[in-house]
Amino acid sequence: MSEKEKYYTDSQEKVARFAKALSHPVRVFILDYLANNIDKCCYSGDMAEELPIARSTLSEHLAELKKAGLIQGEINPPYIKYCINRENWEEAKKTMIQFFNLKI
Amino acid sequence: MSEKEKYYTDSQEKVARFAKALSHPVRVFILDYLANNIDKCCYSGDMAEELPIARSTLSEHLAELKKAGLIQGEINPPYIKYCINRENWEEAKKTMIQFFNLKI
DNA sequence: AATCCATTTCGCAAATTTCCGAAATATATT
DNA sequence: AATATATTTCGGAAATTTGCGAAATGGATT
Repeated sequence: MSEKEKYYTDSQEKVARFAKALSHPVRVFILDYLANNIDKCCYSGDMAEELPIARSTLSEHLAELKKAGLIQGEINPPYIKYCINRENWEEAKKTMIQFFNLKI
Repeated sequence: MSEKEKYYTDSQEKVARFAKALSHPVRVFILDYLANNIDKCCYSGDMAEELPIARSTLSEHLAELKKAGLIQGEINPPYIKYCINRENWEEAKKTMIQFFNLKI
C-alpha cells in the first residue's frame, strides 16, 4: 500500500541539494576562499574578517556546507581548520557538469 | 560617502544566483524535461501531470526559472510553450564549470 | 456576448532561511 | 581554579520560499 511514488531522479535531487549549498554568496565565498588557500590553515575568524556578517552567522553557513559534505573542519582548539572535502567536491562537480551537459 | 563595500565578486554572485535557481528538485526536473523534449512543444500542463504539485505552484517555479533567465515562454494562447534559453543556459554552464574548476 | 481552456496571479498559511547577540563549549595559559 | 580565546549553539526576529485553492486573464469558440 505504500503510495510513495518517486517524482525526481536521484540525480535531480543531488543537483538540487548541491545547488542549494551554493545558493548563497557567503557560501560561494567560503569555497573560493578555501580553494585559494589550500596550503594554508583556514580559520573561521580569517574569513569573518572579510565578510560583513556576524561570526555566528558565518558559523551557520559553514555548518550548511559541512552538511552538504563540501567542506570539513579539523578541530585544533580553540581553532578549527577548515578545508574542502575533495571527494565530495569532485562528486558535486561531476553531478553539476553532467546536468549542464544535457543535449539542448 | 557611499560606504557600499563590495564583499563578493560578480562571479560569486552569479554562481549563487544560478545555484539558487537550481536549488529545488521541481526546477531541476523542469530543466531536464525541457532539455529532453527540445523538439516538442512543452506546456506547463504536460509537466504538471508528472509532478505532485498544484499547477499554480508549478507556475511559480516556472516564473523563478524565467527570472533567472534559464527558460523562456512563447505565448500561444491559451498555451505557453516553454523552452530553455540557450544563451543564458550556456552562461550558467560556463559560470558553474569555472567555479568548480578552482584549483583544489 | 457567453463559454471554454491553459495558465497565471492573488491571498494567505506554513516552513525554512538568514541573521544577530548572548551564552555555552572546550582547550590552553596563567 | 580563574582567565583568555576561537568558535558554536541557542533563542528569537525578520525575510524568503513553498505551497494551495480561488479568482483573474486573454484569446478562441460557440
